[in-house]
Amino acid sequence: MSETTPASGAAEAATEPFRYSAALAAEIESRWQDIWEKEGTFNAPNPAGDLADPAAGDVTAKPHSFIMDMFPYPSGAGLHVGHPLGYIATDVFARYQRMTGHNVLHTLGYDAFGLPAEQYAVQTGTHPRVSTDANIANMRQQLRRLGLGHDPRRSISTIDPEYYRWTQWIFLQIFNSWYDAAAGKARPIAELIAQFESGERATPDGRAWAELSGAERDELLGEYRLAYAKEVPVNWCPGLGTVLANEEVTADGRSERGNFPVFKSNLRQWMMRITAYSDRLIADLDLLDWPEAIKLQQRNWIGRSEGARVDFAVGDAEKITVFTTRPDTLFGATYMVLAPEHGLVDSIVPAAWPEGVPAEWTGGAATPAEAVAGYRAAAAAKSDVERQVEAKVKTGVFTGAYAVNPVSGASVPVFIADYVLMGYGTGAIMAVPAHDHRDFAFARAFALPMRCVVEPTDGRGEDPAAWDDAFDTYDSVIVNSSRGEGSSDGSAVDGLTLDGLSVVDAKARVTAWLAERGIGEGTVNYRLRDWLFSRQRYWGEPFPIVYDEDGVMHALPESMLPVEVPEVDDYSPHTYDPYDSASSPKTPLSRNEDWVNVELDLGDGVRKYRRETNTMPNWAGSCWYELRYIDPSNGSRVVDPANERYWLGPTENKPAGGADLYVGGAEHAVLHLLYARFWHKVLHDLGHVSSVEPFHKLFNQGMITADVYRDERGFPVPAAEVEERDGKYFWEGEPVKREAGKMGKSLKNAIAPDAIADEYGADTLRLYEMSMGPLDVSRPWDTRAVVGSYRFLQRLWRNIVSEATGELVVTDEQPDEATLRALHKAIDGIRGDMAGLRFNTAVAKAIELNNHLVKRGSTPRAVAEQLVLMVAPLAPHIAEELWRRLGHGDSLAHADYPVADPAYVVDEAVTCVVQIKGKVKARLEVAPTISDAELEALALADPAVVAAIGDAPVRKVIARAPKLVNIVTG
RNA sequence: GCCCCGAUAGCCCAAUUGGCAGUAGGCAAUGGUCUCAAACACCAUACAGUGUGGGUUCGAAUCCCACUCGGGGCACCA
Repeated sequence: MSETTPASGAAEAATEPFRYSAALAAEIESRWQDIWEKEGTFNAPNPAGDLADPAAGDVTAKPHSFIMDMFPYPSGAGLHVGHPLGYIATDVFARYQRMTGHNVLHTLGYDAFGLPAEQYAVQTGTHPRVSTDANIANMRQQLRRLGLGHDPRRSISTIDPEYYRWTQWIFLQIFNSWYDAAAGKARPIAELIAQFESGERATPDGRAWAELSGAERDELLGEYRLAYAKEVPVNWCPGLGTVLANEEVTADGRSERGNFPVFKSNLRQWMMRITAYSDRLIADLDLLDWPEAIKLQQRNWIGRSEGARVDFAVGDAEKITVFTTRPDTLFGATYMVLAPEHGLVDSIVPAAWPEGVPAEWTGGAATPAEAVAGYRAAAAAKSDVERQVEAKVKTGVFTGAYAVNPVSGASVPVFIADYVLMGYGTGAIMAVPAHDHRDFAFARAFALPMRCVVEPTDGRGEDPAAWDDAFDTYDSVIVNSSRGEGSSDGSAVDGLTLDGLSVVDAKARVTAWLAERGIGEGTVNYRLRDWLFSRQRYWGEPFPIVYDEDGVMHALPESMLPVEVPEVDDYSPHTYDPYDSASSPKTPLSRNEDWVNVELDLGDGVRKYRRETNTMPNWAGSCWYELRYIDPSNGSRVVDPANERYWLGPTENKPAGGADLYVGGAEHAVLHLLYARFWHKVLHDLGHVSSVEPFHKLFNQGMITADVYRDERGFPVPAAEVEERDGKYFWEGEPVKREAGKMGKSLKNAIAPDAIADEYGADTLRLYEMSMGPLDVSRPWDTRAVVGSYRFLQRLWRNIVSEATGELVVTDEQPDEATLRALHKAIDGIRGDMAGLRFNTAVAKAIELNNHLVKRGSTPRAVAEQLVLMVAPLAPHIAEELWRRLGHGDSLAHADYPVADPAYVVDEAVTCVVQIKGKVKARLEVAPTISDAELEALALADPAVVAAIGDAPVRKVIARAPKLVNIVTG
């Protein structure tokens, strides 16, 4: 039987034994991957250290190009075709850069600590180290098949103790620093201690430094250190069993990973003083070549707002300080609100309600103290989720106290309400209901007075009682805002007039007035909070911190690094019922008593210590990996300064320094990218790196989406098994609905790169992914369309190699003029596209040239060689193979990229269109160098044009040489 | 609610700074060549007037305004 029905593949092989088939592609690809690996083709020499290459000469004379992909987690699920999109793009660019004379550093490491790795390990019941190592090996294998030109010597992993010793070392640098606001930079903490010791800087209570106990010094220095442990309100997530950073909590109060509820809880945790860098993190964005959308997100996240602090007196002794961005509306402040947990509440609450208090202000309580306690209890019991849901309804309660508006002198009631947050500004506001939507809603709910102080420009009138909502435009003038003997320049004693001033001018006037009297000042506030840096996990970097028997904190010396992740019996996290807000975190590392309790000599003899049992968040390892790529095996320094300067140092084109290209998804806009910039700046301040920023050019690649098919219940069904009939879709006979979605396991529509490589080869996959569309937009995967890229490679192969004999079929003839023009136009265009990361159009131009050769019927060797070199970054395996068959002994990885001859880039003649009133009436073949005047004369003389104009007078002629003439007739 | 980004053939996408919308490219479609037949491959053909409505201009996919739809970010931040 088998003799009569040969497999189709065998039949094909018999007729076309040297056709570029999947089998041939597989053979070529694995052979070249082995050669690249063996010869170290993509190893990038360093200027100094053990990766310097004396044979490479002076590398600093060569332009550098440091190209990075965002650090991947080694997922246990394996890759789908969406994952390598960015890796292929950076590889294409890196190969192009290599062929244009750059020393290219491109590698890929693994971010292997953290929740995903740990959860996978817990699920599969294997130790995280074992499963993570296996996942890394699997991912390396999958990526190797794609032919990525990485320097394997630099492929670091965050879980390697030789890597995380430097993560811990950087932590110690940050811990041992403080931010000197006067100098505008971080300085070693020792210099601050010296100031306290000498008395140059006073301690808070005036005692001498020597008189403070160890714990007191700890506490004082904790107010300055850039990394500090403190009891603060944090995001506690019982479902994950850990605390989370603000950036890891979604707007509706759930964990970004796992979608568990998050509760506010007061816990002692490690924090990073990223807020000290708020201004620099905003200002230096201007130096970066990043997408505007990402810069905007960072600016919004940091949330700088300029305004003023204003004191309101309460009774004789107390005062409430508020932050406002609208001091110009101070005359309109008719009540105040404190956050429920504000520290001043207890001291201003009177014993009894003042006379005439409306019933709805008291919450039904007999005394102010009772009302406050009741409201606080109710607010504390609410989860963030509930607060969000109820946000539209304003709640609060009167404290019984009145404050004095410092400009109008009015007595204003003081409330507590949960719409004022303790964590922002001063935790207290002046409420201007006429000009703030939130205050307006609250005032309506509690029947509070309103005063219009900004003239409405929409005709609503100046009586807020008639309004539906606040009027909050900046673009108007101030009214009803005068006190005392207000003169127009505001100089009269105690007099103040804002009337008639613009908002901007009024802000300046009132701020100056307040400052003169010492009851206010201009100030800046930020939305950004300090970064919560500790987690209650097993699979993370331990802190290099111990506590002595008095509870005093000690940083371990460098010589004791790394502090290795200890073995424990149970590495799973302590998780709780997701809604158990009363639970509290427990650290897995505390289970190993032998590890926790140690005897160390930290300079004053061997003593007993307890280790810190929190671990660092998974962001820690990715905050500085660009530095280690540069000098991966340096045992004595985090990175050799000579190497850092060469690869990252500031240059004319990148004023802040940083990697030349960083490609990754937009989802890291405020997490990783903000943290990494912060660490880099600290290291810069302390003199460890010359660059100010880690990543100069950022590029966000789009997502590869895929069709998702859902059954009637809305559950995804396996996309591969769906059938299409008459534009409708069926799975197992049942109708299903199609929609666009992310590619992934959970939506049952993942396609593995290996499957595509099996069917067509890796070069086809690379080419297809690059030609799907612009790199920065998301687009749907279409398996049926992959064959188009495959056909192109087959045609390219056939233009150079005989499918029947495997012999070269290129000719030694001189290329004709038309072919030369096609070639040089392609070179010119593709070079521009490569440099601009427009790989989709680069592919199109290569196909166009190849199609020209197909039509021509034969391929001159000179054209074949240039075409192969041009295609090499996109489809490197087939290009290397053709290059070798064309008679070249060396890899083309470092060959020179073709350069266009300008003489052939322009056409000999171009078609000029002649329009009459915008309608095309004639075409002229003209030289590209023709002048406007010549062209105009030529056009007006053209018989078709003359006929079209007829008797109509020519009013105007617009000539745009060499492509267009437009004649306007009257 | 506020702020960003986008919309071009059946589909994915081009269009050098306002200048012929596709001899940019690909998929799918239709017809043909090859084949006993099919697959592969090859050759050829057709297909939109740029989301909607205004405006600026000699001329708009491109610039401006409004709206619709889709994607993303923020969300009681004073």
